[in-house]
Amino acid sequence: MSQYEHTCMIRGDGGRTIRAVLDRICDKWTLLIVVTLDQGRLRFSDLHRRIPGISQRMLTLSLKNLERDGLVSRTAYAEVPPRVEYALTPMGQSLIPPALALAGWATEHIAEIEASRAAYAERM
Amino acid sequence: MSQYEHTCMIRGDGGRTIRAVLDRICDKWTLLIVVTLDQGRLRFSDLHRRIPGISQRMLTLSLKNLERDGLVSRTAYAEVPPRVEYALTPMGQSLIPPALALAGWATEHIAEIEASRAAYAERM
DNA sequence: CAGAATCCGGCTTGATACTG
DNA sequence: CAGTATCAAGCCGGATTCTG
Repeated sequence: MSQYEHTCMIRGDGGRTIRAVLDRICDKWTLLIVVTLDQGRLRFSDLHRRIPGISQRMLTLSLKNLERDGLVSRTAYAEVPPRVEYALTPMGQSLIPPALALAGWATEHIAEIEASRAAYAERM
Repeated sequence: MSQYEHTCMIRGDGGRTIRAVLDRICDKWTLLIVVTLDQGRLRFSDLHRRIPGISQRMLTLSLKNLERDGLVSRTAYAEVPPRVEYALTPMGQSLIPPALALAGWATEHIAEIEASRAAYAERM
């Protein structure tokens, strides 16, 4: 069967648990924001700069969802101009190792995937 | 800085690599299909049964994309009624550990996330 | 059994403009 | 600076029907 015995536990509910979390962190930006915040406490504009391509709107929404889910903490300072800092909560930090595992796999296999894609397109 | 030194490598391109792979495996069903196929070689109808909630259409499309990307192999037998089996390629199998890491995190923290969500909704 | 084809509603996302 | 508000587009995904 599986080469990883605890798989059955994860599939025990027919994938509902993994689907529930996938629905939360597997949108377009969330996981990338979490990995970026592993660099430490960052301001809104810092995040915006470090994540190329994300819109203000999406950064706002994603951060709000992450805060609601308890993965990110938001700290607003009563200053002018306003300053808001975001940081990973302990639970958010616990997501870093699996997230990096996936990211590591990504960097290792992206070329092979692209090659497979190209070969597939060639055959058409 | 980061507690995981190789993070900088992953973020080196501004997250473009991780985004490229996220775009591929982080749709609604792909990762779940991969994890399910870790059980071994499965027929189309088997997959359909083992993944509750997925439509025929989405299973077909996801499998086609996985095959194109070189993560899944498809074997059709010339029989009536037709039989088609799907299995992970070596690259597909290499995705299992990171995928399970994420799935494991999911099962461990889903309750805490739900609690945080509930508390958040309460405050509103 | 294992799909392919079609239709279509809705959610996600992006662009833009505005504000405390 | 750190958002909010509004709008429109596009893609995702579900339901259904049909086929070799």
